[in-house]
Amino acid sequence: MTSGIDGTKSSPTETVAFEMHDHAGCIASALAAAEGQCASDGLRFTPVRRKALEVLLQEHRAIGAYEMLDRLRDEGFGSQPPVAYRALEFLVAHGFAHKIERLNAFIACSHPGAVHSPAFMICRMCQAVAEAQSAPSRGALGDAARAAGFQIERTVVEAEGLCPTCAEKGAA
Amino acid sequence: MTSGIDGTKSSPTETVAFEMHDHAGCIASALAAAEGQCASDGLRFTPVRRKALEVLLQEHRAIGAYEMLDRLRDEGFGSQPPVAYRALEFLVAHGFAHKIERLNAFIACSHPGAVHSPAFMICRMCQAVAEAQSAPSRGALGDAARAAGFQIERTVVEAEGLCPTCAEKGAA
DNA sequence: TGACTCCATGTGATTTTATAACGTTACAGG
DNA sequence: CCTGTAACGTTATAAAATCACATGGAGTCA
Repeated sequence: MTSGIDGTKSSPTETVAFEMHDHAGCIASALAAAEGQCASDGLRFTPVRRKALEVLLQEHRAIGAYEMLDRLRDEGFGSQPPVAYRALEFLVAHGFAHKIERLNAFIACSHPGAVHSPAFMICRMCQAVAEAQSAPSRGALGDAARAAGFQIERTVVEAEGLCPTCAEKGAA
Repeated sequence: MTSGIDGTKSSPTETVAFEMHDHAGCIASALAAAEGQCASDGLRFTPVRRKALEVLLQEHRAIGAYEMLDRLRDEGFGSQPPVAYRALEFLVAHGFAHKIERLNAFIACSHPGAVHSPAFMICRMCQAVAEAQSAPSRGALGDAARAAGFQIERTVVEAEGLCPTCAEKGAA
């Protein structure tokens, strides 16, 4: 992962995409935001959970549960699968992370705090994942749901393809 | 599965949803259509593949690979996982079935033949799955992709919620 | 017909992903 | 302080998916 290391760029509010940004800053602020939200909501932002979120924030790609487990073990936490799954479950349940169903993997939320139904763009070459917004209730799916009388509670929207960088490299 | 057994209802072209329809008819015609398409495309619609599609068509819900394997074994086919996975892979590759990522399961295509990017409505109570159309290139996701320079090749769109029937039963 | 090739099938073994079950510890509230 | 609950850790197991390799049938073509 060769992302920008110096913290020179200022916050790109609409970033979302496959571009560089203030990485150290986004990690720190995301952790702080999570801590704050947990405090207000009476949730326990325990060391494992914090570390798990930190690991996710360090990369802009999806992390499998077992990769997460490795990282957590390295940090001195438990070494069995439930350790990772429980931390990830907490993060997902409270909107700090999302599960990418297509990859059976997890990624930090890019819009923490805000209620949103996320959509993802997954690069099949470099594995980068970018989060965007989806509007499930609008559009074809929403129409179909209304027509059928289906009550949408949650949506999974994932696009697979080529990120700008990989598209340039190989046309294939 | 207590679906309508008599073939009295005529073909509801726009069905898609959580409603009864001519089940025997839709199975027969879907099998015939698949057979035809395979013939034109030089594909081999072998017994396992045919049976797998038949199993999927018999239910309007997603079938896991191992459940499929059980069915195939009962019919005298091989009994190891690759048997099911290969048949399903073939069906998905050629548009006769889709994979529901959220469920790690498979369902027969409701719009065979037509090129389409499917969207699904999954009932969390009764497990029924209905297929609708999505318009990935239009809408918020398409905008985000264009803005980011991301080339969409394939989309996963799955809505989870309550089908009309289950919504009536329990408000929860 | 025989040899060759391609693809599909079948099997055993293994990897990857996820959950069940249970005891122990930390902690907030009365 | 006691108590109930939530979080943690571990063992074990389930569920989902793939690897690797041998067999066998449907074509082709000499």
